[in-house]
Amino acid sequence: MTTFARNNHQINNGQHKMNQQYIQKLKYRNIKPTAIRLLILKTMTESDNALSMSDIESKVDTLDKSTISRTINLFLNHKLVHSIDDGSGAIKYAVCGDECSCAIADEHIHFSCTKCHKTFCFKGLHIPTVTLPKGFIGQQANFVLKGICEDCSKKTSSL
Amino acid sequence: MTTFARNNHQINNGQHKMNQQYIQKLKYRNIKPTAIRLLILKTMTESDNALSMSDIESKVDTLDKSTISRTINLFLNHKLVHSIDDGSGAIKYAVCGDECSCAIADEHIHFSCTKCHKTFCFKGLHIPTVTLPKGFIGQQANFVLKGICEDCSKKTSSL
DNA sequence: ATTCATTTTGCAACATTGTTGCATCTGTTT
DNA sequence: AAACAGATGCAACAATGTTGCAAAATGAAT
Repeated sequence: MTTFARNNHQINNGQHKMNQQYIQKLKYRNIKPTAIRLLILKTMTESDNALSMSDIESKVDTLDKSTISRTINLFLNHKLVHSIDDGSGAIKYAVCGDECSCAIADEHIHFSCTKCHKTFCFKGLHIPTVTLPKGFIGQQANFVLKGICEDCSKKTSSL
Repeated sequence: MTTFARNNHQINNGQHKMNQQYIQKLKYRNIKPTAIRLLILKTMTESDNALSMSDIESKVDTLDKSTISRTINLFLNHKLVHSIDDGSGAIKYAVCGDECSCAIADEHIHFSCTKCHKTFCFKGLHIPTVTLPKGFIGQQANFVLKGICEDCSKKTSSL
């Protein structure tokens, strides 16, 4: 028995248990779990780095970019994913932890590699607390370090 | 006696002494001081917040956007200005201090107001030092706090 | 000043990213 | 099945920024 969505975005029984976690994650954020949303969430979860909309478009090339755009925005509004502006011109997105409510206290530092152009979440590294000038009220933070990532520094040093 | 550039980007003698500082600043960064470059540098210097290319286009509406684009990129390459990605979709630019070489140690925190959408340099607030995971090499940083700026928090609290 | 080579600027066309209107499809409820 | 709300795809659009090319400006040499 197989479930089909338009354009054959299928989810078969063999993967059913694996998808269960994604269904739960969507439900937890009050998002109706459609086949396409599961596919996008799965794609993002399985990537070791943050993905732009066009990254997702490449990885799941049956999907229209407008669908991806609307899905990502839905995920953002429901705080299922967070966005990272790494200066590449394309905003990247990564899945939030279950506890995340996207306040500064929840946020972490991101790292953008200038060689491979991948952007990573450093979930262990929280945004440092900053004392703002009087009158300014901080609500969110985008802290992106740029440099050479682990993989690329290995490749460079072995030359 | 008056100097003319195309489209009447004029610099008259009355402003000569004021422009002298901008000419110096351009020369210091090895940029040939043309009338248009002075105009753009002056516009950016006189603004209390960072400007996007289209902000500059509005403020100096005789200039073509391609000229602004090339000028900003020239300024960036010569480290006369730095860029700030505040997530608005348009990158913003602000003039560097004379000592700045745009390394992490020189960089400061930026603040982007979610009400008026202005982005400010907090030149006194340096980027906090972060211990990166092994293998990662930090070279540059973009740390933007978002929230309510001084002016907007006054307006809000008086309601 | 005139000429010449180089650089700068403007225009138009383009690339990229992302969004929106609208029609169609899907799934659910009656 | 009929009707409805919501999800998706297509195409057209908007915004940002870049590039090729020609015209204009600049600076140097005559």
